[in-house]
Amino acid sequence: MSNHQNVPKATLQRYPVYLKALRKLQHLGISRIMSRELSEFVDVEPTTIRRDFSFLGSLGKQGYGYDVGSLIEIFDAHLGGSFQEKLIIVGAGNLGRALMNYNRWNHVVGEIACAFDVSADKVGNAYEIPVYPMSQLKEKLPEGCRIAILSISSNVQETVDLLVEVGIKGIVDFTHEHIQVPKGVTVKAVDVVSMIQELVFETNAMK
Amino acid sequence: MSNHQNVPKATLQRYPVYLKALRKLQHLGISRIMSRELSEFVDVEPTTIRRDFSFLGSLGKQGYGYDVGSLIEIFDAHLGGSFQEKLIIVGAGNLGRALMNYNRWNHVVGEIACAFDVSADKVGNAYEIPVYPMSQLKEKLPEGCRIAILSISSNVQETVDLLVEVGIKGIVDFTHEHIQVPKGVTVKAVDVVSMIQELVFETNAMK
DNA sequence: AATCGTTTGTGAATATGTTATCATTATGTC
DNA sequence: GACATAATGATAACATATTCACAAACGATT
Repeated sequence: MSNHQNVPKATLQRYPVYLKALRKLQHLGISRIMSRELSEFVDVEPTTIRRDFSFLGSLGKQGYGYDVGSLIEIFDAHLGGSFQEKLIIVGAGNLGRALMNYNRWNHVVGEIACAFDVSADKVGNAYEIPVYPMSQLKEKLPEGCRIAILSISSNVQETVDLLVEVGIKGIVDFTHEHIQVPKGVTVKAVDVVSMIQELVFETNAMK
Repeated sequence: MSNHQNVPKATLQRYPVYLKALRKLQHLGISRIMSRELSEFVDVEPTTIRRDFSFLGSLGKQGYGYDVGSLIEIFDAHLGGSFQEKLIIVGAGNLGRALMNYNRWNHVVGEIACAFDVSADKVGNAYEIPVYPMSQLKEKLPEGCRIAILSISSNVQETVDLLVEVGIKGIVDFTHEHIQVPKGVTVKAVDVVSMIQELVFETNAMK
């Protein structure tokens, strides 16, 4: 149990999907579920679901299924619901502010501690989150902060290097550019354009 | 060439990454590249790159490498750069408006034709893009529109069903909820929280 | 024009990820 | 309390994806 090292990438990508689906089920008043039922819900084969779950321990009971509540707790624990991550937003433009306004963060995956921006007129407070000038990154970076959300549109690589320098280990990348990081730092690109490109390709294939 | 049907999923997910990297290279004035060089740039093995490329034809020259400009053209063509996709945004709240303000759309992957929202006060124009009431979805949907960007926060599944009904084939999903679609419709979830959850999991594994 | 060095593109080998099968073990019933 | 039922979890078969290894092809050089 909890040897995260060897959880397949593909499995890892499904964990948040399971968690969301389980939340929906709980909301619907369902407290017990079998892999076969869950399968139709998330469109993943029952066997795959069971294998995915098994990496985190023996979560189910034979002849019974899984307890929705327990599953949510376990996934929450592993995916950061319980340990309060301190997140920072880098770039307080349109998108950055939209993200700050998402008041869904607390108790889901941590909280946005503060934001940074180069232009002086963005500095101050936005949606109750302090916005500091980029130059104060080192001083204002919250203790133990590992994850940054990147919502800038210029000087991208430069800023990334800066973030790496102060110890950021994971970047959620909203820029449209290609960025490079050293080993040990993970980038998750959130690019609408890329998503649409994939959709276009697939949709064409079907036609 | 161009039998999209059998391009592996994993490969497809890398295409937008290559395209972005190639654009960066072109910007840096590099007009010729070898798979080995590109490899360090995108952190994908040279052989994998060559195989990925080969699905689209024989794009390179032995003993020489690839021409950056030609590659960009080819990827553009396959990923929707040339055929003008008509996109719609469903939900004109904070996030929807941030997306509309991204004036990067034109000639990258198509254009945002219009947006829809349930609340009357959002209807009108935002950043030069018309916003129609949700009730007029059927009438105002652009001819041939296949892809919708979903940036709503309530009545999610209901809205998805509606979109499927009018013929949408691909959804870029910004909601935090779990949604279900029939076969033939593809959903790409863009969920910051999920991304962070994956990062937390991986970052913990490394520690 | 022939040779050399280099890099692509692909068939074969390996590794990774998914699905089928089944023994095991729990629940619920008589 | 023993038995039938049913769903998990693990092992084995399969499928997909990555990497190796090398022949074919191009540019550069003599």
